[in-house]
Amino acid sequence: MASSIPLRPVAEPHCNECSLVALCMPRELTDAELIKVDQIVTRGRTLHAGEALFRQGDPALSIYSLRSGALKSTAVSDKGQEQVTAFHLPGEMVGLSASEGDAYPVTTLALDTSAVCEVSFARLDNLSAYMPTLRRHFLRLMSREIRDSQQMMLLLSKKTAEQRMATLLLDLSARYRTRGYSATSFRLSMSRHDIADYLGLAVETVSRVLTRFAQAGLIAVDGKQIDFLIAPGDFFARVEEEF
Amino acid sequence: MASSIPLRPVAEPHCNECSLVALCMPRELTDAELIKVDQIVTRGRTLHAGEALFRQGDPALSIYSLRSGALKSTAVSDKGQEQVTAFHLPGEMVGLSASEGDAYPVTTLALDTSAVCEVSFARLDNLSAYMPTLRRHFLRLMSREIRDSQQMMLLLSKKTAEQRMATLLLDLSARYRTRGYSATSFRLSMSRHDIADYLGLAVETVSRVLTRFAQAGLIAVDGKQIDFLIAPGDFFARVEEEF
DNA sequence: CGTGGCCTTGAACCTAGTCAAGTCTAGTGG
DNA sequence: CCACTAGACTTGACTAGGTTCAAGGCCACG
Repeated sequence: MASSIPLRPVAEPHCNECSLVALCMPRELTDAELIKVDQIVTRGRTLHAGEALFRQGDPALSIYSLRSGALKSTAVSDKGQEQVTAFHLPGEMVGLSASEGDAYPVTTLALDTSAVCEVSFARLDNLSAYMPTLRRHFLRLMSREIRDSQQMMLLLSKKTAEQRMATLLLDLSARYRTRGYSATSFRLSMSRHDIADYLGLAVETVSRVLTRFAQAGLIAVDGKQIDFLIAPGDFFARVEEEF
Repeated sequence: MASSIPLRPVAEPHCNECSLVALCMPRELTDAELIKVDQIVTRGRTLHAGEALFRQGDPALSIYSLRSGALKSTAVSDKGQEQVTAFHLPGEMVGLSASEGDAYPVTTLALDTSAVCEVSFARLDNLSAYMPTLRRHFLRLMSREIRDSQQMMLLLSKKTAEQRMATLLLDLSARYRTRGYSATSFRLSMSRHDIADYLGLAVETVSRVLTRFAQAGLIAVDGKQIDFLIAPGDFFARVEEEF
């Protein structure tokens, strides 16, 4: 199955040697600039599954770039209702929903053993003063995050359970692909419960939808292992016509 | 009714004389800095109700600050489903979900006759290089927008129709208050249809919920006119217990 | 093995959507 | 000034998709 060449993000201590730098930093950075960036990055924090990178309410002093593993961010309402706002894969920046010095508005937990790089807001801000490329990169990341949330709002308010699940599977598929992993065969790092809280469904519904997809011959499901049986490009159309 | 002193945003050509500057720009700016900011702002564009400030797909070269009136931003899915992503009131920045040069991901329309100030991305970026206050201000605005979207995701996936409507009314109430208008008596600038597309409900449901609120004596509804009959602070608790 | 958490499956229920009238309002033109 | 119309809004009856409740299966881990 996993037929492609996975990127190997670990054990490389510096940005200029890290295979994920193309994902987390702007490509336009010169070598000299990248060295400057590298100097404000703290490496090495490792999280075990279930451990928190930060918690809702903690003062936000840093953002993080995920090197390996997987994370989820969740916002909890006053009444204990939980909304998973994002799943994070290697190469993605985490913590952009916080402002420097304010409280993190979400809790971010490790779904697997994970390693992160830490970047202090203050040092990043200083550097961005004379590095326009860097400055614009982060604005771009933030605007993308706004866009993604808006797409999520559309999903939550208008799509059926099947369309939601299909959207998630295709999103993960595409993100694995850009990371050098298989787009058609992967393991979900999150539980059914996490998926439900992300898609705005009940756990039971998530389970049922996956079963229906499998019965329709679209995917094979074995616990957390997902295998596409048709091309991801055809997936959504098939879901639309069969459900 | 409208018992407070409305801010008067119009007819003041420069930022240092604009009563909304406290809302749209950081308070820490010095007079000298504010003059610099003023120089990159283009004033004067006026929109009539229904007119577009920009449309989904247009190249994004500017962001806008609303001076008067009201706007809505909507994202349309491939299948024509419409999600209202935000209502904008005077003093708010519009267009942050776009990255410089990319396409706007939403269409922003005037709900009323509206006036906006335009700020080019490029010039704002230049200025922010040597104005840390300004730079951080915009990062803060964007992170707030991410936070708001996440709250909206929670609303759309977990809250009942009554809770959604209550959240919107209280949100508008608070925003009118900070703008010097009454928090307990105001006119909705958007249609029931807009509200429905914002809250992820059917128009009929919006109508019914408002009727129920009125029957319960929480508010008086007369077309677009809303009057709170109880303190906004007690509103949500009352909604929770009665529905 | 046994236990607890995660997942699946079935059946009943319920909230909000859809469909269908009917009302109200604002704007138009005679 | 009033009649007419189109669109916005409201109300009622019915429907459906997804939740909730309940039970049982499947691992993984001690």
